Amino acid sequence: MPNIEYTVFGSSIVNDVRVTVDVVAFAIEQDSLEVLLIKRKYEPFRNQWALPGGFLLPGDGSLEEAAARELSEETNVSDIYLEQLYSFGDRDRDPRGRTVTIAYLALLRAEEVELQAATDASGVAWFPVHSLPDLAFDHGRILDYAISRLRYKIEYSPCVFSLLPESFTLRSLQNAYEIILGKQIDNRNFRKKFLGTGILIDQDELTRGGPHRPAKLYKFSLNEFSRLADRPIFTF
Amino acid sequence: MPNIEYTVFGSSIVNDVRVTVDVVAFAIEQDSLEVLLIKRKYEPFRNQWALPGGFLLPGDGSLEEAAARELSEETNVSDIYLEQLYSFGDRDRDPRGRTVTIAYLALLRAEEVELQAATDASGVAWFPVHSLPDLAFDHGRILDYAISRLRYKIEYSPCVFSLLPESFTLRSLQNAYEIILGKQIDNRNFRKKFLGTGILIDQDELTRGGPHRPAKLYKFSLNEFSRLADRPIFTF
DNA sequence: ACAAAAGTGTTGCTTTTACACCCATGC
DNA sequence: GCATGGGTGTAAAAGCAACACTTTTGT
Repeated sequence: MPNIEYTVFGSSIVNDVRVTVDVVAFAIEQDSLEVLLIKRKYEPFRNQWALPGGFLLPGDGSLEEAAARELSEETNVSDIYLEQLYSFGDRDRDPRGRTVTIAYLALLRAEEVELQAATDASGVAWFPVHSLPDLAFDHGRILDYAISRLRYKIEYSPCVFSLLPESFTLRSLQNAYEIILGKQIDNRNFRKKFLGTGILIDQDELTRGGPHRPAKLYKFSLNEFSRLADRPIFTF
Repeated sequence: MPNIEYTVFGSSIVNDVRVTVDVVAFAIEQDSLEVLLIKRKYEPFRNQWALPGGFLLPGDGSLEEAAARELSEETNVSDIYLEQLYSFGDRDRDPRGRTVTIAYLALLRAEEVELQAATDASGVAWFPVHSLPDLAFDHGRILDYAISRLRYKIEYSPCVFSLLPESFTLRSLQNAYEIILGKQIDNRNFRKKFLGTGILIDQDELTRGGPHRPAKLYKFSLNEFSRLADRPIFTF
């Protein structure tokens, strides 16, 4: 571990701080909210599951770029929803020495993601957030924070559409809300409210296949969303 | 500027990242929202105004502790409202080399603060947010972010009470909202709503002095606040 | 015909908004 | 007595919550 002295403003300061980014990547699969974890190949916490992440590199133009890079090392996705969450820098959070991490929230469409373990990982997998292994470092805390942020954002931002395919049924949209908020929602009120906003565009297309009535498919309109007021509009 | 190579996970990584904390400290004075700035004594941006801040030090147990320390170097205050805002780490934000800063929001009671320039500053002062000098680094952007966060938080958290004296009148509370949100609020609705929540405790005491009817003094009850629902309750 | 999920309206209640005048004090 | 800011109520509108049955399809 490096421990370098250099001079700033005339006083000697020990620079033993490193900066990482970690990514909490969520997707909805079947009936649960899932998070992407990697199995660590190296110490510390070798063989434990952890959030994907790594050091900020000179090539990263921004923190967000670093987070996108880390995520793309474990998946085939790019151009995804990515939002800075919070920074964690407690003195003892990394046994190797002082490490500040900037945590990001990523939202993926499950069906578009292919996993591929990066060089520092012996595995990558989705885990349902309600049945998780012990995580390395303070990643458990970071994940808890991410979940509460997601619950919060879903009520006043259109982030949920980043978890769904481009075309979706009203029921799958409602499922996403129910999974994330962890509660049942009245379907009549849900539909009324969403259809009332005008941000769903009817695709004039139906699902087929089930032994039941087909469902209409909708698309999200960012355009219509942006003309809504900025107060919570998706509270149920 | 140091530029150190060391080995992590078998690959050589250039560690030229430094970590700072910057603090956007607000207070309400007369009829404006004011922010605390320091005048830089050293390059870069010598003699320009900037947010108070500085390097994360080994003695700082946490990022928040570092922010509190930086703020206490310019003021006499401690034990204040302090909340992490956002981290900024674009490659070129500091001409000396890569520097990630974790920005904090602080809320102070104007009348309790005494200013004292720290060693790295040739001046400290309050500036109304609507009449600011050019700021060093990307501090203008950080400040904008802080203002929008404050506007946002004031609607569903009791943070406004950190800007007011312990005892305050309903009018001074309303002023705080009007200053921060930048709009007039109907005073009957404002009072009804706030008194209805039960989080204001009547002190059975009146202001005196003005050539007008005296006003009742109230105190904030954290206890009552915590039993309210978690939806926005201070929207006007 | 039946199982399974899609789709649909109404009512009471709560919350929000809009709006104008009287009250207590110092000078 | 007048100037100054403190303090009060009501009605219309909008939004929210609770509630159960019909429709369409595949088998």
